[in-house]
Amino acid sequence: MKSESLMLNDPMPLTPIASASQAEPEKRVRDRGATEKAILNAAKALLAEEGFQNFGINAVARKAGCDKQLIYRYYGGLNGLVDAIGADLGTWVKDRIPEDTGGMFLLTYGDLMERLSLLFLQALRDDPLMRRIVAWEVSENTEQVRRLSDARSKALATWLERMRGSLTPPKGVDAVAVNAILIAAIQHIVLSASAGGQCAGLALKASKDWEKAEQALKRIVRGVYG
Amino acid sequence: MKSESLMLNDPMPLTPIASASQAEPEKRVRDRGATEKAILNAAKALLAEEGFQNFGINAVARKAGCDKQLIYRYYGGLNGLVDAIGADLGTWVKDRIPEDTGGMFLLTYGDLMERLSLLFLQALRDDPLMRRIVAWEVSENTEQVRRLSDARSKALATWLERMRGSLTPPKGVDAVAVNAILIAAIQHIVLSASAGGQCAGLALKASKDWEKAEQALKRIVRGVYG
DNA sequence: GATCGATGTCGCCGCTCGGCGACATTTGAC
DNA sequence: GTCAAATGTCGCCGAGCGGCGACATCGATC
Repeated sequence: MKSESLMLNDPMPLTPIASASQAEPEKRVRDRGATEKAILNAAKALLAEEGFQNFGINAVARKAGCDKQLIYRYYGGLNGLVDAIGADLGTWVKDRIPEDTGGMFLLTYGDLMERLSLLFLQALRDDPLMRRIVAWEVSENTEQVRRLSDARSKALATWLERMRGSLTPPKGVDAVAVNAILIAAIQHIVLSASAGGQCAGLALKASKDWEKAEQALKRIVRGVYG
Repeated sequence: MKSESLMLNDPMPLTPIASASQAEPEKRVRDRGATEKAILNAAKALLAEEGFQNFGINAVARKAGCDKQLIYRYYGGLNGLVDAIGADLGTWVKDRIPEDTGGMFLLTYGDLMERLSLLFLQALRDDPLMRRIVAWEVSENTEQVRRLSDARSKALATWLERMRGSLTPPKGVDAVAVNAILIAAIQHIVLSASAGGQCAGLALKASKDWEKAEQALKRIVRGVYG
C-alpha cells in the first residue's frame, strides 16, 4: 500500500517480528509447499524438544512462525498433522540401516541379536523424537497416539526384518516374546535415562555408565541366544 | 435463616448436590482428618484412573467432592499433595512381601531373581497407580515427578533388599546393571500392555499372552543367572 | 449467649487452549 | 487490466486451568 514503485525484489520485506531476534523461522513468501514443510518440521521439533505434554495447535503454529489456521487448512487439524509425522517415520528405517556389519560376521542368531540390540539402543539414544513418541505411547491411548504408534511399530518391524536376513532363532525359544522383552528393556532404559538420568538405581549419564548397561545387555542377549 | 425452631438434629441437612445421584463422596461434617483422607484418596484414585494428564487441583477437588481451596489449605497445593502420595507409597513394600516363598525353595540367586521378576510383574499389573507413576516418570522431569520417583525407587529398593535375604549374585555378573535392565523390561512390558495391549508385536491381552511373556522372562533371567 | 478460630464455600482473576469465521494480500489465468 | 483462487492474518468464542481473596457456617470455650 505504501509503495507504488519498486515493490519487487525488496531485500528485507515486512517482518512482523524483529527479524534478528528470532532464530530459524526463515521467511517464506506465499509458498504453500514450504509452509507445509515448515509446519511439519516445527511439529516434529516441538514434539522432540518439549514432549507431548505441550504439543498443540497453538504451540506448533508459534514454532512454525505461521498462523494456526494454516494447520487446519493444510492438515485438517492436529490429527492430520500427527498422521503426517507418522508417515514421515517410515524414513526412519532407511536412515538406520548401516551398509556393512561393522566389520563383524554375523554367523548366529545370537550374533545378530546382540548387534541389533546395541544398534537399537544407540538409535533411540540419538533420536529424541522417537523417544518422545515411545513415552507418549505408554502414557495415553488416544486416536492420535495410536496412529503414531502403528507407524512406529511398522517401521521397527521392517527394520528388524531387513536386518535379520536369513538367520533364524534357535529351536525351543519363543523369539517373538523374548525379543519383545528385549526391545521393552531397551526402550525403557533409554526413556528412564533421558528423563531422570538413571534407571532402577543404575546411573545412566556418563558414557561409562552406558558401557555398563551395554555390557549387561549383551550378557542378557547371549544368555538367551547363546 | 428460614427456620427459627428445630434447627438441630435435622435428619437431612443441606446438601448442595443431590445426595443420591453421586456415588462415593460420603458426607463428612467438618472433620478435617476425614477430609484430608478424602482428598488424598481422590488424588490417588484420579491419578490411577486418569493418568497424570488430567491431574490437577480442579480435578482432584471435584473427585474429592470438596472445594479446591481445602487442597491449598491442607496440602499447600498440588506439590504438597503429590508429596503425600509419595509418602503413602512407602506402604507399598509391606503389601507386596509375601509370607512364604510360594512353596518353593530359593537356593540360588537365579531362583530368587526368577521369582522376584514374576512377582514384580504381577504387582505392577495389579497396581494402576504404580503404573501411572512409572509412565509419568519417563514422560516428564518436573519437581513433582522427581519427588514421586524418588519415593517409588526407594520403596522398590527396600522391597528388593528385603526379598533378597542373604543370597548373592554370581561372580563376574554386574547384577546392578542386569537387574536394572530386567526391571526396565518388566516396567515397559506392563506399561505397553496397559496402554495398547501389545508390545513390539507381542499381543498382551489374554492370560495366555501373559504366560508367553512370563516364560520368555524366565528364560532371560535363567540365561544370565543360571 | 457472645466470641473466635477452625472448617467449608463461592466467585473472581488472568491465562491458555482448540476451533473457526471473517478479512487482507498476493498470485496467476484470462 | 480483471478477477477469482490461493495463501496468509486477525480476533473472537467458550471452556478449562491454577490461584486466591472474601465470605458463610459450625463448634468449642468462656
